[in-house]
Amino acid sequence: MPRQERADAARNRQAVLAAAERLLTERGGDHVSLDAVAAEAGVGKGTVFRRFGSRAGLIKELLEERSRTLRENVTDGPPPLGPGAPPRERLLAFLADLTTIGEQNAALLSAHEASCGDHKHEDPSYRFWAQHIATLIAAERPDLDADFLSHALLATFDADLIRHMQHEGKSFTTAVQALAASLLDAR
Amino acid sequence: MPRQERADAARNRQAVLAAAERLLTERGGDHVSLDAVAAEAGVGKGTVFRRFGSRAGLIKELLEERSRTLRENVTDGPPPLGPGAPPRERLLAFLADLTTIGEQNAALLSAHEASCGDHKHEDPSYRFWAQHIATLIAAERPDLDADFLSHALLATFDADLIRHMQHEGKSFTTAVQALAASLLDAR
Amino acid sequence: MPRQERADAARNRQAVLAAAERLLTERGGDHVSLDAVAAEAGVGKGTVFRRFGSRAGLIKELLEERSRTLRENVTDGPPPLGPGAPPRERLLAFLADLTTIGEQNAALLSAHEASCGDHKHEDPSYRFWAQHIATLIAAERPDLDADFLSHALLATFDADLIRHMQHEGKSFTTAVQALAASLLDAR
Amino acid sequence: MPRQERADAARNRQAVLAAAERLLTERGGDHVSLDAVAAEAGVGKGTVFRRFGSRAGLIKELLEERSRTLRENVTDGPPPLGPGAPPRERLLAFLADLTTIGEQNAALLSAHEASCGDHKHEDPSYRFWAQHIATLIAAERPDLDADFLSHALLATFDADLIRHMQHEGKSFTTAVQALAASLLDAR
DNA sequence: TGATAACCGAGACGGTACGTCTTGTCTTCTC
DNA sequence: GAGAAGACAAGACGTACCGTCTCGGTTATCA
Repeated sequence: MPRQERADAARNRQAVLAAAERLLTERGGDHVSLDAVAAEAGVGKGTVFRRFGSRAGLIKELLEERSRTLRENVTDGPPPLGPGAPPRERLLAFLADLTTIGEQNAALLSAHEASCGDHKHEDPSYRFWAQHIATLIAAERPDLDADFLSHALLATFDADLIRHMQHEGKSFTTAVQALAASLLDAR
Repeated sequence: MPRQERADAARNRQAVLAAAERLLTERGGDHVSLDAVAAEAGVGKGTVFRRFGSRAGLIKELLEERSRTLRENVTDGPPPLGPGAPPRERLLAFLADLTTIGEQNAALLSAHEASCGDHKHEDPSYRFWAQHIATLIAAERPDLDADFLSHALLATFDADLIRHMQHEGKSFTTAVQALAASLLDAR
Repeated sequence: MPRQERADAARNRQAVLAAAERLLTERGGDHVSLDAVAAEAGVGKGTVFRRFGSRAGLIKELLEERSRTLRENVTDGPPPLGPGAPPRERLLAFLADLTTIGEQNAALLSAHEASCGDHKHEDPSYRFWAQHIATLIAAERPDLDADFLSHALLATFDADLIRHMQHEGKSFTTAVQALAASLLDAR
Repeated sequence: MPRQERADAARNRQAVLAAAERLLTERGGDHVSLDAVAAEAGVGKGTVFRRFGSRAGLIKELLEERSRTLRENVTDGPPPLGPGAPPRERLLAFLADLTTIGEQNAALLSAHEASCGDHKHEDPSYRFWAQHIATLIAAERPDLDADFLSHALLATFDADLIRHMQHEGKSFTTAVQALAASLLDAR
């Protein structure tokens, strides 16, 4: 039986995540060293690396924390997010939530892009979202390339683009919904 | 009178660009230091920075070299790329060419993403493409959010996604064309 | 009354000593962290530190374990090691035994040097050996600087030197004996 | 032709060496990080590592700087250090100078021992001294184990021992000379 | 052709961050 | 409640890279 996480370990884990988010938000996706995160969290640098392995691991975990609820709702929750609703409604509801998360965490997204380099597709979290979207698209429109479109939709979750929309006073959520609706409704 | 580029300077410029491309292609978008580029080109590191200013500048120039012809054709060339053709045809023709460039230069794209960080929108080259796409979409479908859609379309030019498509044996060009067509034809 | 060592504590103590020796021998005096020792012994790291205080303490204890018999023989044993024999014979007999221990524990010696840093002289074990040698030299040759010579003799107990001799197929024991004899017999 | 050392490089080299010695002397052989050396010298950490490779490299170079003059005198200088004098005189003169260097640089010696670990014998500088001593001993006393004795003599160059002698108000130089003389004169 | 000014190669430099490692302490969990 | 397990703080180490800068030596233009 894998011994459960110790109390202090859990506390530190939270402290590091909170510190990382604080700094990333304040100083922008880049310009935040892990030394600084460790110092801000009041833990040693070794602790950060032991727990998260690398910069990428830390940021990935931050994003997963943000989206864990959505992920659970998508798997087990009630419609329209969870199973049961028609694919079209599920997809739009899902995108509404995911874009909201994106809008609220642009800095994290930006850091994630920078740290992942060229390995987005190997990230289990990314794979889950893409798979979910593709499945829903395929269910609604078997004639489309659901796989490509799922990646294309996720590609719009770009920190730059989100900030651009916010700067223009437009809703990223609305825009993505309209895009998805267009695709599903295309002749 | 701004003295024109010296012969050896031009030679070096080409050598650096060629070396950079060679290494980026061989070793993947990342994992290529400018030291290595300079060495491969047989020039001093200072020369690289004097000419291109920074890693981002070098890669940007590589991409612009690749797309210069397309850019000229879009501005001054004959239809359907250039002015004169209906917006729908111009857009599809343009995307066909741009995706082809993307497919042939995935490594460069990937390096570009990594080096630009969060400043994509300030890149004149990017702005030109986005502006061009937005104008054409707006001309064809004034009811859509042409600005957002132009960025969404360009967001699909992702090295990861392109490689994923190639790996699956699917045509990135075709997929993007279908996506664009869907948008323009949406009810 | 100091409660006597518990059975499991004694078992752990032995396990740690055995593990430390195994690793030191395998991987060389350095390159062995106390984490590794603890893991090899199948105990927690805290246990190592509680028992031995520090890296230096652990290694010191290992060496003392190796030389305990010699120490007892020197103090209470029969001649020529113990009291009773002429100083010259006692010294040569003592060096014969000590060099043999050194030859068989070069890895430990090397670790000891590294961990003691600049505090060799404060180590009670070292002081005992040095004192013993100095006393014997002084008894035999009051005209010499017994104090210095005792340290000089012990300085030859260097892991590097021992390995060098073994590599050359020469006997460290013999060499040290010859050196000591030269000193005692010098005109 | 190997391009010669640049002016600023030479300046920095000196600055680093001077800073290292200052700190080592002040704070003792250990307790000096390379970060601190770099800061004290007013150069970047990268500079220290580029030039000296490692902690050991830096300290080795410091010692070599101290003994370069002696080394040159031994090779090319006038008797009694250089060639020409009888081996006995050469050895004693050499040891007189080397012990003096040792006495004046105990802190460096101590740092050297700590950083070299178990690789003393691979250090070209050490090999040179040992070879020189062994050659002289062999010339004077072919019946002795010159190789072992050279290492034994060098083993007395121990920071601890030197400090012990100084503390006792005894001359390390004199003691080593007496030891060497004993060996050469032994019956 | 010779001078001279721009240019170049080579690479050292400051600086920053990363990820690894180690020691000795300290907290938690377990028996 | 004692003792084991192992997470923790602290921070040095060595590596990698970037972008700047310096230094002579070359090149190419001008006199």
